[in-house]
Amino acid sequence: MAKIINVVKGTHDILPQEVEQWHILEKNALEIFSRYGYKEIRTPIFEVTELFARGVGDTTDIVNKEMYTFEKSERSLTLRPENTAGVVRSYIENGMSRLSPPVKLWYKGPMFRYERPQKGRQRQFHQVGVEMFGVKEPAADAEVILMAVDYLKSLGLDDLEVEINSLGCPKCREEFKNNLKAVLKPEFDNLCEDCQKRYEKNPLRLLDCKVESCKAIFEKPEIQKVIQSDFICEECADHFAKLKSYLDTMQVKYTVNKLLVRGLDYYNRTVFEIKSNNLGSQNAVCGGGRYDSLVKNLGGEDTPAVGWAMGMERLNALLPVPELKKLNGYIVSNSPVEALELAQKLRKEGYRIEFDLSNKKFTKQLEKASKVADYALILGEDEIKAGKVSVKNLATSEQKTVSIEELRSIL
RNA sequence: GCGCCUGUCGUCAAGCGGUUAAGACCUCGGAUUGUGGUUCCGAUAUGCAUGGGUUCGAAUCCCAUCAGGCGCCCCA
Repeated sequence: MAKIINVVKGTHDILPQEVEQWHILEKNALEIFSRYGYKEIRTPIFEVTELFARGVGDTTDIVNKEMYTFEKSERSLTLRPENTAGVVRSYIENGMSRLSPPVKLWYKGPMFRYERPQKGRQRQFHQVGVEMFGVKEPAADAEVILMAVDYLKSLGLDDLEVEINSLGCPKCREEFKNNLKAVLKPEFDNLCEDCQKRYEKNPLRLLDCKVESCKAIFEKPEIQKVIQSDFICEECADHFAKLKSYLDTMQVKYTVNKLLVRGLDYYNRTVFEIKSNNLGSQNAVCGGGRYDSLVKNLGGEDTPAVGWAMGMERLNALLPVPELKKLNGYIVSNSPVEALELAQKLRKEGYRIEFDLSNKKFTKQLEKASKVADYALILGEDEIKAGKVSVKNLATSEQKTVSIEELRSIL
C-alpha cells in the first residue's frame, strides 16, 4: 500500500458526526447578530503581511512568531491570524466610513497561528466575531458585550464569567506604564526572564505573570499601590463607569479584573474576556475590546470601534454533540428501477431517503434500514404489482401496506 | 521556543526480554433466497509510529526522528 498522508500538525478534520455543532454555531450567529443589526462580511483568508504588522502590532507574539507568511510574486503575504485587521482594511477600502454609523459587521472563518498545539489551541482554528464602527460612547461597548452574552445563552451557555477592565487611553496608559516601571525598577533583577522582557516590551503584561517569585514581588505594598491605583484619566474613568452601569441595568454579571490586559496592541479603554471553568488552561471563549485608533493607523479616518471574537472550537468543546439525523426511509427492494423512482419522488418532497445500490439480500437491506432510518419502505414484487409500498416502523415493528399518497402521512 | 507524558488493527485496548501479538466494538460474510434491531458461527495486524542500536532472541531495553496529549509563553 502507498504511504498514508496525515493532516498537518495543529489542524484537524471536522467529521460528519460533529459538523452539526458547527451548523448550530453558525445558525445562531446569523440569527442573534442580525437582531442587533449586524451584517455578515467575508474577507480573504490571506492578506498582505503589512496589514497584520501594522494592525495587530509588531511587538505582539502573534506577529512576531506565530504568522504563516509566504512570498508570492515578490509580495509578502500572510494567512490571517485574526480577522479584525482584515475587516478594518475592508471597511476603509470600501468606503464604509460614508455609511451612516454605526457600521456593524460580523464574520466567521478559519484563522492561522503557528503555535504549539494543546487543548483548545490549534494552528488552524475558527473564530466568529463582530466589529462595530463609529460609536465612541460606552453604550456601544455595553451592547457588544450584551450581544456576546446573548449569543452564548442561545447556545445554552449561561454559566460563564465575564471579566472587564479599562486600559485607559494612550495618554493615561503611558503614564501608568511609566509609574509601574519606576516602582519595579529596583526589583528588575529578581523578575523572571519573561518578565524582564515584558518590562521593556509590554509592561502591562507583567501583571498576570504566573511565576511565584514574581507574584510575590507584585504583592509588595508599594507595587500594589500602583497596580490598584485608578490610573486612568477622568474621561476614561467616566467611560468605564458608564459601561459598568449599563451592564448593571441589563443585569449582566461581571467582575472587574485589573490584571486583564490582552495581547493585541490595538486595544484601548474597554477590554473584556468571557471564560469557562471547563476548558483547561485555554479558558477564554471570547475576547475583545475597544480599538479607537486602529482605523486611523491603517490609513482610514479617525473612527472609534469595538468588537470581540470567539473561538469556535472552544465553544464546541462546551456543547453536547447532537445526534446525526436519521433517514426518514430506507427502501428495501430488489427492483432498482422502481426503488429509484420512489426514492426520487420522495426526495423531491423533502424526505431523506436512501436505498440499496448494490442489490444485496433482503435481510441485509432490512438490517441496514434499521441502522440508518426510521422506516423501512419495502418495495417487493407484490407491492409493485399492487402499486403500493409496505412501511415498517423500525422502532415498533409495526408494518402496513399503503399507497404512496398514504405514505406521506406516515413519514 | 521550553518542560513533562504517550505512540500495539478503523476505534478502545491486553501484553512489561522467549506468547501463534489476548479481548471488545465497528466493518464484512454465513446461520436466514420477503422481515431487521437479540442470538450463534466465521473473516480481518508475518505486524507493534519510523530508522538505528543492545541481545542467542525486542512490541517490550537504549538512542534519534516523527506524531499526539498536557503545561509554560501567548491567545479565541
